Amino acid sequence: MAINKSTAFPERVQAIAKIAKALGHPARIAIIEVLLQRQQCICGEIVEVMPLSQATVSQHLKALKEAGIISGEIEGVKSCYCLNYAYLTTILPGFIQWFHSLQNQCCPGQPVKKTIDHENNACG
Amino acid sequence: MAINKSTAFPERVQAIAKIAKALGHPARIAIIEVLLQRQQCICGEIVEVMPLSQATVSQHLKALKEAGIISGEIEGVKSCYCLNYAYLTTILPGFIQWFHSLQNQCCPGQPVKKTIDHENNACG
DNA sequence: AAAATTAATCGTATATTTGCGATACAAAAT
DNA sequence: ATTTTGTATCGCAAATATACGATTAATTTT
Repeated sequence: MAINKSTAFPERVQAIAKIAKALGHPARIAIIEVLLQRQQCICGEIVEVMPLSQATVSQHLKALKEAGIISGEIEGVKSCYCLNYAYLTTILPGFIQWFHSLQNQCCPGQPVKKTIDHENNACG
Repeated sequence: MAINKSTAFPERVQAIAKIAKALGHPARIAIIEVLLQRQQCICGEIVEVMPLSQATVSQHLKALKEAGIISGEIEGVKSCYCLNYAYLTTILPGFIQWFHSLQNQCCPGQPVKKTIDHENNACG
């Protein structure tokens, strides 16, 4: 990659992609679900239920934190994480709305000949 | 990376992460938005409005296609793409619901001492 | 004071993603 | 039949992401 072209897109588009990217790994989805269930959780508890090493989990936590999705506080030797509700409430509505707009239309009838290689076709 | 641990997570979690990952780049969000506006679109038209080369756009189209989000048909020399409505309607409701569950709770009051390095804190 | 606990970070290996020019291939136009 | 057009794919380079063991630093516990 000569140079990163991500910033060549509108901020709004970048913002959506950024959230999606942060959620683009099963470990991070799993971490979020643990926090949903338990409200808050110390790092070690998350590591326990995860098929990954402490170092790797810590990395995923950092990624979620940098995306603003979770927040963490140090409590003595331990670190307590939780969902960053304040931030989530500001971005989720727009994010969800974008998905609703996806649900509400696509390809009516159109002329078709061959199908392109891969799977998943059938327009309309 | 010694080995890929993604498959060590539940299918449901993997499914969410897979969709998110496919949406995790501004170019792919932009492509989807073009298809939303125009209903269908030949590859060349997409390339025109994108700050990327034809080869790169083609790659992103392939990624979206493999994720099932769009579908493409060859029409003569051209390739016509559109949103894969059939697939989207099967996965989006669950995906959207997952986000709603995120919106509806997080960290009540909790004891807190120091804040961890990065930005984005403030629990509760 | 020493040992144990917890979690962030470093260093490293490997895999994947991103980006592009060049090429290949099919269909359309000449 | 040849040239042009449109796009998928190849090959490559560079950047990022994933994963982990080892280390570090801070705090408790002993």
